[in-house]
Amino acid sequence: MSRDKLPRPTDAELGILRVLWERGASTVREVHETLQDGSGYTTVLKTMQIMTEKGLVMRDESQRAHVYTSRVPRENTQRQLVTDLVDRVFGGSPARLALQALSTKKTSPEELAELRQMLESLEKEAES
Amino acid sequence: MSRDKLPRPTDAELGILRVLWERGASTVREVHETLQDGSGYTTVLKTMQIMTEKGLVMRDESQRAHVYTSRVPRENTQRQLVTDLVDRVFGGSPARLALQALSTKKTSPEELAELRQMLESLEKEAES
DNA sequence: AGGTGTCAACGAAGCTCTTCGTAGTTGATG
DNA sequence: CATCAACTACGAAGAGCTTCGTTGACACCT
Repeated sequence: MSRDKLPRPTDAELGILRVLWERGASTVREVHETLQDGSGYTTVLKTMQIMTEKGLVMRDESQRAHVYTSRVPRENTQRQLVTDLVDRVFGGSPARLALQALSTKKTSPEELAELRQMLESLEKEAES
Repeated sequence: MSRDKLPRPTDAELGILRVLWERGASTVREVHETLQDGSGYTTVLKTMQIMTEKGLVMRDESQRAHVYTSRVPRENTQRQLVTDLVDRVFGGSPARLALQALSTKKTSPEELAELRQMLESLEKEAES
């Protein structure tokens, strides 16, 4: 029920979602100021209105300046985009994507530790 | 020179590129038959014509049925899409993406071994 | 020569995304 | 109350993507 498959967010929508994830509930003005791309105020407004229709964000209209909140958790969207990419260009193999990702840039020691932990738990799982 | 930044391939374009990567040089008919989506022949043709204009593919017109070849190596496109995703939704951290990817599905022992190797070489690098 | 099947080319239509101008509303201020 | 600033709502335009119908070229077969 109500587990409607949301379509992939567009680029502009992702930019706005990122702001909402970062700042939490925000007005259009706040989002617009945070995004330092060249887009105009009404452009951001319009996009956020459309996102409301799509169900990507929620709007609280009790204040004069409506307050928007993301309805899609960051993690979910990340997962959605990752599995999408895995299916479309990595032949369904998440590990291939992971290898590609790691080969691009540098990774902090903390992240390396996390990766090692992840890897070891996967290895343990594979033994059964 | 000539390192023109190609735009991100669209979904339909990616589908076609996948076929060309897999099969190598192919005619429109072959691509169309391989793609088992519902799209019509002329649709595929048109898209491949546009891809030619964009420089995504090359066309050999010496035969009646033109033969198309990808001009963008699979690896490059994968790298492009991965760094794009990392920047747009993982705050520039490839490791975050890798973790997300690995947490989604299962990974074969061979891939686990590759990952371990990758990880160890990264760890070694980090010590300097 | 006529008919048939395969092919590229073209153009148009429909759709989505993005952009922004304009208008109307509301609240605060002098 | 008139004005000004901040805000939403609306509509339309422009671009890119996807789709496909139609046309014309060409080759092969009878």
